[in-house]
Amino acid sequence: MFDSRKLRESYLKFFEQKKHKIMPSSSLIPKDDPTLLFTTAGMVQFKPYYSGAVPLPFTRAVSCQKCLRVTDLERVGKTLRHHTFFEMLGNFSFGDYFKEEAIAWAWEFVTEVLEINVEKLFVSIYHEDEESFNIWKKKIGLQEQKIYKLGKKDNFWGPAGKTGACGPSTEIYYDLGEEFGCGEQGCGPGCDCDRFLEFWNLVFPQYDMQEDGTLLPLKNMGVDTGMGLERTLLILQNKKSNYETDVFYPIIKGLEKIFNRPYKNGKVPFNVIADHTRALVFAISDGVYPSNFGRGYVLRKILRRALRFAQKLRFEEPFMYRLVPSVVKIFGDVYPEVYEKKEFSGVLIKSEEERFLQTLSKNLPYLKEVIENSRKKGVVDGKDLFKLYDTYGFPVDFIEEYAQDEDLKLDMVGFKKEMERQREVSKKEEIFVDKGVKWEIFKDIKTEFVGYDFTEYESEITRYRAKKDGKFEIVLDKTPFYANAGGQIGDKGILEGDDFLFLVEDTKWFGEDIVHIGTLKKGKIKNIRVKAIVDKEIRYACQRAHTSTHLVHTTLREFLGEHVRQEGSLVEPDRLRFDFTHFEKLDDKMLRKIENYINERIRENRKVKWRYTDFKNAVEEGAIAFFGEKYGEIVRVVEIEGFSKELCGGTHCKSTGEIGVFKIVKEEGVGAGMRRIEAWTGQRAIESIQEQERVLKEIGDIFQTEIKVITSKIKKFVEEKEKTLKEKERLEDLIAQKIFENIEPVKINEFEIYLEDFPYLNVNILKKISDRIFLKQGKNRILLLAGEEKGKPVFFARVGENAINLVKARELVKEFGKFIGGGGGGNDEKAEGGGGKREKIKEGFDLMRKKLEEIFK
RNA sequence: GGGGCUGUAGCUCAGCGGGAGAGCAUCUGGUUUGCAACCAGGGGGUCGGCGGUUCGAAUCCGCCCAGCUCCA
Repeated sequence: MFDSRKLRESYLKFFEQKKHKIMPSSSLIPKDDPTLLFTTAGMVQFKPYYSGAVPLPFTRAVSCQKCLRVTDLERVGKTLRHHTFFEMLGNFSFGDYFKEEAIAWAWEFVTEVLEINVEKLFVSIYHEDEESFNIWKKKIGLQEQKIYKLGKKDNFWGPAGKTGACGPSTEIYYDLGEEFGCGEQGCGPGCDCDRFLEFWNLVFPQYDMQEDGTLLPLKNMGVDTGMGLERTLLILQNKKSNYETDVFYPIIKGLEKIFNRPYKNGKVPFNVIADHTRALVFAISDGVYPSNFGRGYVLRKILRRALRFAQKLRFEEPFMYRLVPSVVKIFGDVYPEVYEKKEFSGVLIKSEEERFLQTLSKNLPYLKEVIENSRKKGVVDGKDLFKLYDTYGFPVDFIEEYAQDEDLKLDMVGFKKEMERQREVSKKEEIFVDKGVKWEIFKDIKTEFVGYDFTEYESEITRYRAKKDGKFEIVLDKTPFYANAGGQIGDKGILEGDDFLFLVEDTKWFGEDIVHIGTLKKGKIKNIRVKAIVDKEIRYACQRAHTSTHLVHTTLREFLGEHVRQEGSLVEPDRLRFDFTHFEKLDDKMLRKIENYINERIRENRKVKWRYTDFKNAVEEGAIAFFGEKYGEIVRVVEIEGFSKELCGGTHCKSTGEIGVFKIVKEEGVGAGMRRIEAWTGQRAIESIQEQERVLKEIGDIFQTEIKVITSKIKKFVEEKEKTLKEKERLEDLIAQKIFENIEPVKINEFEIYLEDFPYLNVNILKKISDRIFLKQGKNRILLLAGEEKGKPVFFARVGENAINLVKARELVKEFGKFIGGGGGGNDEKAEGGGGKREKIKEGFDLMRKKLEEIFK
């Protein structure tokens, strides 16, 4: 019987015999294509071979490609054939063989190698593709009624991404039998139901789609096929769904144990979780980590969807990480990265699971509140719904199920409106681009960058334009100025000529040209020769920082592990920021270790060399290349002798000794699974050390002690301060007690009125006094005490419960405050205030006394 | 990069213009010694940071930092 290993092997071998080069699966992260989030098909790694963008290393290839798609996420698990992660077997022709061979070989492999029953096979073609029709009918000898002509949607393939190769296709189906069908009339290949399983798609790229949608003839017409590994296994292993084949079942088995529940009593959650676990493990193995944006965000969505299905089974603790070993068992030998990253995958998935469950349980009260408030209307308002989703992270279908239990409906129209609004707001904030006016072109030639060897160069101005802000952009035929790229900021400097001076403030790439942006100081911009002079101090400072990032990268990988990858960097004069993948905080000890290690490499004064080579060679030598970075055929390798090799276009020191000093100043998290180190080099590093020394010395001066013993001195100082505060508290209590014992009220009928000024007491003591006065027999008492705080009068009033109907504390304070020129407020029982003039207090008290006598008479 | 929510004792949080609180944990004393033991008492806080408004800010406003979340 065919298991997954045997199927992969026979496929690759079959086409190897037909002169195909076996290519290993490329990463799930497309290397050269920013328009693609993930590798979604087998042809992704071969895209440039069709357009003719690069010379062809071979004209036939075969591969088993891992793929990730999220376009049909909501269907995954509910059908027997949709997946996020799947494997695609494919054979490819780049300007070599075409439809005839492709169809014949496919048929040969299906019927003779796999020995699938011809009776059950059907095919479809693009309705205008007569060529394929004739091949199927005449060459293969297939009955005409088994060849279905379908439209653009089914049998014409657009490019992966927005541009590139596309063309008609022909597909091979397997009839699983009536029990899988929808039973409707007209059910056949191409129907949405499960009966006719499309398992092999032969695409014939003939056209090259341009950005505006027009179709040009493709330079290398060819063949791009994709045989779904999971679907083919279903047929070969005679199973009811993909999930029961050997690339899924061990995971399902593992889940049965974890949930303590058989698969057959409700398969959907099992399917969803098994599928999503595979996707997570593979994506993590290729360097994608759950986060708030881009690929990481997709991963987060996938994981949460899986957890939601687990919650339907009332399972509410992290468990997916326990399935990692099953995935490794299925794929570990075929995909070594899955085996190598197995611990890391487990740790990452677990922490992401914990994070989500925590968010859910923490925000559940908000959800309950909204549900409660919606009960009257019977509908959860779109705005509320959006808030739950947007702010508290509840997936909409999670809310839906919750609402269903309460017989509530969701206002999806309102929700979508809110969503649209958020999208618009986000888009509006996109960077404003100064398009400037038209270019004045003297000579239409590309810029040559000579800055790796020179910092000064005789050049010619080839074009320029004025910007709206009065600045200019100038392009030279050759320039030593480094343009902002790879995190390193653009050079500054001057362009100098006869009666001409231009101050270069920034240098940027504009397409394939390097533009010098800055201010014209002298002369007019014409087609003249100028001397381009880079500000060497700034350049060298940048180089110190840039060479340091290479030291950091390799050092982190040595100390923390191979999972560390650079995710971005910023290189400024003597300052660098380095983002990398790692799942926990680096403690101070580790940071010091890294710092020391790098400074050792600096003192060794290792040579920094660079050279050009082709991409393949560089990678084989072990040079570090970044994911998702666009590399041409020819790449530049920067090597720190005996220490690191990295693909890099930046400018560097000649040897590490130039860096001088390397000092880490900050380490922080920038998202799940990502951290950032900020470090300073050269003079700036020294200044940071001097600055710290200066601060320490200043502290030493304040505490009048040596720096060596400063911590114990400060500790003692803090202790003493606390002791003093407690002593103060105790004394205030005592003062309050003494005053309480001596204070005498004015009696009016049964009421007792306390009016007293203590110009040396703060409001806290006034309150303590009042507490004692009101502790017993306070019902008939009214109090207004004044004190002083921060040079301003303060006062506090309190009214006993028997008097509260006649006079309110708040009114007392307001009136008194107003009289002395301050303010105040509070409630009926207690109130306080402050400000105004001390000398008016006595008069104020007299007024209040009169008022109270009036009231209580 | 933009929007929303959150930041208070070691932990979980309440308070949301006028004296910094509760439960758990911890310490002391007592009572107990069988499944989260009990009783009494104590310690523990620049209420994330910096500004502003106010007589008065944990509380209102602005900026910054951190965590969560959605969008790009």
